[in-house]
This record gives sequence, structure tokens and C-alpha cells, in this order.
Amino acid sequence: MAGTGDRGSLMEDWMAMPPTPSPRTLMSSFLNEDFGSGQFSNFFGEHVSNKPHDQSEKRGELVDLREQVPAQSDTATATPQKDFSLQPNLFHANQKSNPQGSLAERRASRAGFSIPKIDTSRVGSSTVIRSPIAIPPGLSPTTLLESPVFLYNAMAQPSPTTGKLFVASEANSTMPPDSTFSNDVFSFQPHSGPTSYSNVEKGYNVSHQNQLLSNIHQQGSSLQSSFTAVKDSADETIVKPKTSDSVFSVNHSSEEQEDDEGDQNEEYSSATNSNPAEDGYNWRKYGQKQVKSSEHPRSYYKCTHPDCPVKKKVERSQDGQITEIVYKSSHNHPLPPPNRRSGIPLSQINDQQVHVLEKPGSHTGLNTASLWENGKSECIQDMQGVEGRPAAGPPVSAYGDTSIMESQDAADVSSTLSNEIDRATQGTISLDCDVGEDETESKRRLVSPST
DNA sequence: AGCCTTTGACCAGCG
DNA sequence: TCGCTGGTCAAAGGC
Repeated sequence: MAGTGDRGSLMEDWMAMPPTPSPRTLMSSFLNEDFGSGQFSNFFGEHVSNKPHDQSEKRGELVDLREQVPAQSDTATATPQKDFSLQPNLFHANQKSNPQGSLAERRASRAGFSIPKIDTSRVGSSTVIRSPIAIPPGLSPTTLLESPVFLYNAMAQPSPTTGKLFVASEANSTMPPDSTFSNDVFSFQPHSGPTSYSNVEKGYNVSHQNQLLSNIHQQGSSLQSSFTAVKDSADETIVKPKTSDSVFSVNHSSEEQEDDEGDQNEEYSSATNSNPAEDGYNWRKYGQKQVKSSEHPRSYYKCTHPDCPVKKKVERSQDGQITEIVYKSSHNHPLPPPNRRSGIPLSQINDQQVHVLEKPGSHTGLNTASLWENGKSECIQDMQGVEGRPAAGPPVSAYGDTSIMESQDAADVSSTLSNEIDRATQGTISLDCDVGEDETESKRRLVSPST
């Protein structure tokens, strides 16, 4: 059968997938830059210092999200998370330009709850900082900025496995007591108001992070649900909403709708459709089947990017709501440009990209390429600067050359990025620095002689 | 024309 | 070896 060889090839690809790099999100870099004393490089300096808790000490009241999981699971849709106290500056990537705080922060304040903050107390020293962030086309950068970002547990040891993650529907049931952030577990918890993510396992595939973020956010789940991820032995990610009803349905508060500007509403509405393809990547459905292990039909999707091994399985309930998404492997390419989905001609986007920095109020001035590049720069710096360890794998290829890194210092990059993020809160941006892809390719070369 | 979805059939793994 | 099950293929049709 013709498909057999193809299948074998795919399996080889999967087998060749590296234990993906430990991610630290680009966003966390920005954030740290802001609530820290300053420069980007200092942020890394902190991590290089191997002091796992020095950040938490600085921030004092950081919330251990592990303690939030059970409560949030029960009350995610109903009550503000009082346990989360706003950590000044933590989410103020745009602080300088917006002294009143972020949009969501203001919303939250008006709504009577505070914005959760990132618990970086578990972050500790960084052995590897490689965290691309991809804000998919439908995801409001504001949401991401004011959401918890993935912070990996530096104390966790990298898993020798290929990066399988399991995201269970019941956070509590999969959260080992006091080990939520152990080697094999991370959790992130979108809940009422700004979302909150708590940790990321070292070795967790960054593309998976992106996908998780993308899917969860774009499915409109950021307000109401709870997720848990558990790493398994295969390169697979399973995403389940706490409750399918809440996760993948649009549910914006009137407060938000009131505040959201037109573009943003539009963005949300488009972002919250239940199409599993709407995670920023392009997918082609290649099968559907009613499996016994699930009461819902399972659909099979492949990433349409050439040679990209990523597949995903999506299960939907009868009413069309997604009950589970399982990702396999990791993307070996950047997030596709959003214009393909939005219908905006590439030339237009490029033009906007050129001018985005000159148009602080631009809604659609997504400096996609610029952000990608900047993000790449940061990631590259991560890869090179942390522990003085060179990045694993070959030179970045998927992004072309790395000259931008050489031509911009970290401060400029972070500053520019912060500004762009700030401005992009009214538009759509894409940040991507998928280091995983590079390592994937690297690993392939090392592991799979056939490629 | 190209891409995507649908859907029945095929294949491999497992007990 | 056989049957079950999940995953994939690929033709057909739709957009």
C-alpha cells in the first residue's frame, strides 16, 4: 500500500523528534524585564545565578499556583481569584506607555478582582531558556500579556522522553500533591478574568506550548477553564478542557465587551470559533473515526506545512464542542503568517510591519515579522547566553540567518518588543521563536541517518 | 485549479 | 491465528 512507506517515514520523524528543549517563554522575558530592574540581559543574569527563589523573594507575595488548582477547578467560572494578588509591574509589558496599567488589569480592577501573577518562585535558575511564544492570529496579545506565561521549572530534570504531554480534564486528579510542577507536570489555568499559567516542564516542547496557548485561548477558554499537562513518554500532547462546555465556548463578560474595542471584539469572535485548526497553524483533516475509547468522533488532522510531522486528533461532542485535542510531534516551522487566515494581503501586512513602530495606535499594525525576528533574537540569546551554553542543534535555519541577533542588542530587542506588544494589544501579533524546530531538525540529523 | 473534508477501506499493534 | 481497535490512506466530492 502506498501509504505504508509514508507512515514509516512519519514514524521515523516522530522517533527522531528530540526531547524538546526546555521552554521559557519569550513573554516571561518581557515581563521580567519590566518588573525587574531593567535590561533584558539582567533577566538572564538572574537565571544564570542559579538562585531558584531569588525572584520570588524579590516579589514577595507571589502565589504558588499549585495551591490554586483545586479551588480554581471548582470556581473558575464563578468567583474572582482573590488568592491572586496583583503583582505590580508583573504584567506591565506596556507599563511605560500605559501608567494606568494594562487593559485587562483595568478591567479586572473594575470587575473587582485582581490579576493573577506568574509564580516564578519555582522557576529558579535557568539551565536552558528557550521559549518561543506564538501568539496566534486570534489571540489577543493583551490576553497573553496579562495571562500567566509558561515558566518552566528549572528544578525539574529534563525528561529523556520525546516530549509527550498529557493534559487531563481534571486538574486535581492529575496533580500529584505538591508536585504539580514536578518533572512531568505543568499546569496552566485560564480562569475568570486574566488567565494564569503556572509552570512548564523542562523539556516541554515549545510548539506544544504554543499550541496549547493557541487552542485554549482561541477557543475562548481563557476565562473559564483549568488545564493540566502531564508529560508522558511519547511525543504527544493531550489537551482537555476542565469542562467542555466552558472551555470552548465564547463567554466574555459584559465588562470585557464594554471595554473591547471593535477590532478586538472582532478578533475575539474570530478567535473563539471552535475550529481546531484555528490555533495559528494550518491543518488538513485526513480522517475521522468513531473510536471506542471515546463517545465522541475523533478527527485526525495533519499540519499542512510541507514535511511538518505534526498531527492532531480532535474529539468533539455532539454539539460540536471540543472535548479533547491530542497533538503529536512538534512543528518544524514557524507559525504561519496570520494574513492567510485574515485575508489581509501579505504586502499590506508587510507595510504595516514597517510602520508599526511609528503608529502606536495602530490596530492592525502587527509587526509580525519583526516580532518573530525579535523573538528569535531573544530566543537565540537565551540559547547562547544561559549558562554560557551554546544552543543545541544547528544554526537557526527555519528563520533564515540570524543576522538580526547580531545587529541588535538585547536591550533594543526587548524594548522594541515590549513596545510592539503594547501596541499590538489592539491587534494581532505573532511571536514565534520555535527553537524546538531547530532542535528537532538537529535531532533528526543526529538520530536519523536517513534524513 | 487547488485545497479541504468526507468516508470506506486498509493496515498494524495488541491481547 | 484471529478479532478488535485505532490510525491512516486515498478516492470522491465540495468549496
